[in-house]
Amino acid sequence: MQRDTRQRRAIRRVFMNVGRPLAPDEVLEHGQRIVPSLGLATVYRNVKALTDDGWLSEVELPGGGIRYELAERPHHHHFLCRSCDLAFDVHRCPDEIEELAPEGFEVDGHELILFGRCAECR
Amino acid sequence: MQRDTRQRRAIRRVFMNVGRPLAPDEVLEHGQRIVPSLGLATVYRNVKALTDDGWLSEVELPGGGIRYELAERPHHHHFLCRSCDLAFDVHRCPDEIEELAPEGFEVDGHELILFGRCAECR
DNA sequence: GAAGAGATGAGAATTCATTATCATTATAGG
DNA sequence: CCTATAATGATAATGAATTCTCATCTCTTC
Repeated sequence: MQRDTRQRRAIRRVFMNVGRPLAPDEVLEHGQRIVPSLGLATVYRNVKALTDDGWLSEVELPGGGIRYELAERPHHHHFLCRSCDLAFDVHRCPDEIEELAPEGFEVDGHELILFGRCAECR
Repeated sequence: MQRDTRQRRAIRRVFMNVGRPLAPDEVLEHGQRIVPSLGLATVYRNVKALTDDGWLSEVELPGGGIRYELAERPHHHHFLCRSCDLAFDVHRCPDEIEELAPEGFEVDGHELILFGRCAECR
């Protein structure tokens, strides 16, 4: 059976509060403000479990590992700050995007990433 | 000084022939058809040198390492096949894309990736 | 509030891409 | 053709992200 631990609650809370894709080490950092003893292995275990449960989904952006965000959110894309390397959500999306593929290709999804400097870093 | 070796010529030819982004191991595989003794270290060295020269540019797509493509090509995007994991070029691009960022963010580039199955894999 | 079993935390182990090492080979220039 | 030296290739080393191990802890249930 699956237990409702302090650590897992903290990790869920982090994602609900932050509202942008997080890398495991970011989850650790934010999570330790709630449960200071939180360890990195626990973050990996729970992030994986929550992803398997469908509560989180994986986001792959340039610049290293996989990040995670709340699943079942409205369609959106991402902005990646070249300065602080944080990822932010972009809630608008051009709609004819999937028409752009070459002839004969079957498109089932797309990802759009904007690069630049976030409001904070400017 | 920089020498014009068989290996480097082979690697350049691979990129010119294939016309899509290649990961180092793909470069190795194609290059060995021209110079069978070609080694992986040489691929990494030359790909890096050609990138420093501005002849290649880096492409970061989901699913692992960096791929490379000919630099100085017209603006384009990529299609990533979920089945064979090859990357293809997409030559069309919606033009109002960079207007989508949140208020206060400064956009200096974008990447658009389509996912699906390529003509070959269907 | 005891006991059983899942979860945790710290660090070791693993994986995989990339880089460094170094003896050998091949190129450019004379 | 010769020489100096850049480049190569095989393999070891590195680095970073992720997973594993295991003793300990803490939920859950009775």
